[in-house]
Amino acid sequence: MDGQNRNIRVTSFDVAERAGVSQSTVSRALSGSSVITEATREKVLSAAQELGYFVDERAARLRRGHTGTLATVVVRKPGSTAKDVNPFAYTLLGGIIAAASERGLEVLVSMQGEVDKLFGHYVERGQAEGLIVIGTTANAPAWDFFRGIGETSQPVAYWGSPRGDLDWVSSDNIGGAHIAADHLIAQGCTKLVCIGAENSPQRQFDERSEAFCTHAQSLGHSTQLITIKDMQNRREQGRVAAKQLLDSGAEFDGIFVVCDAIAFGAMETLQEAGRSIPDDVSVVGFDGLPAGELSNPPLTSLEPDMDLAGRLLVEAVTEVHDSPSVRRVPVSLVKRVSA
Amino acid sequence: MDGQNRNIRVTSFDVAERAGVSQSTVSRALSGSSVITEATREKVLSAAQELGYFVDERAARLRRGHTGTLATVVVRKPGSTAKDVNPFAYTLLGGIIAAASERGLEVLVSMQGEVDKLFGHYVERGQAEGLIVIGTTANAPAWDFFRGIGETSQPVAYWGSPRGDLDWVSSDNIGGAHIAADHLIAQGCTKLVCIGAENSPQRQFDERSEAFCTHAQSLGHSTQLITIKDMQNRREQGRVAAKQLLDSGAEFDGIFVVCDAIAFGAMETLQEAGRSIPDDVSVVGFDGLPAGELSNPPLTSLEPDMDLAGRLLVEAVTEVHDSPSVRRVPVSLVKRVSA
DNA sequence: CTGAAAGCGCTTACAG
DNA sequence: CTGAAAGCGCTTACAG
Repeated sequence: MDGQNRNIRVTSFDVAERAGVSQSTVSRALSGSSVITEATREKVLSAAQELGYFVDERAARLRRGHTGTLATVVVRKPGSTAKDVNPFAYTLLGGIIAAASERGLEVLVSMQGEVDKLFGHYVERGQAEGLIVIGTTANAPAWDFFRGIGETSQPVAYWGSPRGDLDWVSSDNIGGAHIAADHLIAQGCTKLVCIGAENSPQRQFDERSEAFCTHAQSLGHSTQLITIKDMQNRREQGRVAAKQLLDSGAEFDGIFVVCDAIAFGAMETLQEAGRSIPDDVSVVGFDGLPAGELSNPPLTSLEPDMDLAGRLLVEAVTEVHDSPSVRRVPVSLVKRVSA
Repeated sequence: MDGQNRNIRVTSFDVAERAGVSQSTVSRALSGSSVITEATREKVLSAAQELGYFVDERAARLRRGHTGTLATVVVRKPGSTAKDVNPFAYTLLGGIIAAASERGLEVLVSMQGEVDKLFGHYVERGQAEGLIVIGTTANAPAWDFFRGIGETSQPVAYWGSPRGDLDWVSSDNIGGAHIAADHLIAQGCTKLVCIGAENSPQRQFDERSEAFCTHAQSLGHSTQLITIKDMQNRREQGRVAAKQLLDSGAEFDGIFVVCDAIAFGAMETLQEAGRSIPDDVSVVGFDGLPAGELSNPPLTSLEPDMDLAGRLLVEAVTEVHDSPSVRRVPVSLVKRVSA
């Protein structure tokens, strides 16, 4: 049967011939034009089905002048592989894809890390209506490149750029930090610690840290900030920070760690030093990684609504704005065992 | 500057005019045709750059007759959200994207679950050269749909279909199961158990189970199979299976669990019952999930090479074959604490 | 409501 | 080596 033959593309002309109408009519019938008679639409529909016809989107989009797709690039570290990319980024990607699909948009995904191979001109090439950039903050050159893209080619939306200057959408860091402080205090903790950052290239971490300390202090509690060291591995950052805290000799009974991956490392070191969690010290993380269910003990964390995050990102890139509007994704406490 | 204006698309004619050549020459120069003089190529290149010109891929691909892209659909359960999808699927997706990019292909990703909204005719619509289907086996209707797509529209490659009849590429289940048995035996285990499946809709699990038992027995060791019950949550399946094993009163000192997520649940129940891992019983999983680093204790597992998996999938869909050739992705032991 | 024609922005024979 | 022209498969004014 012709329609089944993969080598011969069936066109709208073939359908027109079979249905006994003009090619324009085929196009209108298939695109759902309201001007077409129901009878002729049915003729066309069944002819199309019999021939196994589908409209060629390259042609349709060229003619229409839009693409019906969104590009999203996941920035990764140079030389990294699929399993190195952060689960958070994957989940966010999933949220973006779901949200795009809700709006009838497709999504073109790339993972970029090598600095000499960065590409972002999807809009100019007629491949997408806009670009969403997410991924690791640990590749500054890549983010610089995409900052440049955003300046000449709109629309672009970002999540989690290193300096935070690009984030059109991000977690509600302040709200989350407040919840963390409130929760720790409600558990009876009085000597609070934040494992986080200050004046760091990681604006998100800065925000969480500052909001936590300010809020806890305003509630009359002492607070100490341990800043994470600059190193590749988040787990290791957590171990080092916990060791520093332990070595300082300071007393503490409640810790807010600005991200789950760091919290995992911190908990290890704390427990190795004989501190029991949550008996001696309560720990709250941030990001709500599913892996937190598995940690020892399971990690209480602040979880952003990832589906909403995807939706806001898609919206940011899909609706026209004069200036970037920062949107905050609400975060909720996932109570597990650590606090 | 005109080239910066986002509302007016700059075309190859504009570049031609600026460079003082014909539009055909622009096209040739930009597509790297070897027939073009170096001098005129440079003229064209700089004109293009000055105008901020990029070729419109819709037009180029329409004319060329190919798309330069691959579609991949991640099947998910109906009603599930971004964070519900298996980390394994995300990592595999990452491997596919990386491999496609290596070959100069882009990838269009969708996540599909709702049975009334399945779509797979990317090739017919001129959107892709081929389709890769991955994701959860827990959505049989979706897999049936994509099986149908594969029958009328080539090329399609699959990973992890429920019945296993569709898998062009999958883990080396047999090799992995052998490694698991050998490792457990090397740890001194003699009373072996497999938490797995037999004649199940999950062919991958069947393969692993059978290969494990056969191999262990051939080495002179007793072996017992606990089959997992049909339920939504893998962790829970593990808990139930471990409980059944415990209740059976049988002695055991080494367990191979056919997937990590099930192993996590099994370990919980085992430990709650007072069995120490790995002292009383060693446990080996399958999949090599990064979350296994966090479990209590960290899970020893068989990890497939996910980048190679992506590469094989891309290759399967990219090269022409007469019949589906099953490819096995090598698996290696990640030794952690549980065994 | 339907058809004939133009045109979206490219690539690629075909001449020269 | 370069240019003029055709054509990829659609959508959409423009007539009727």
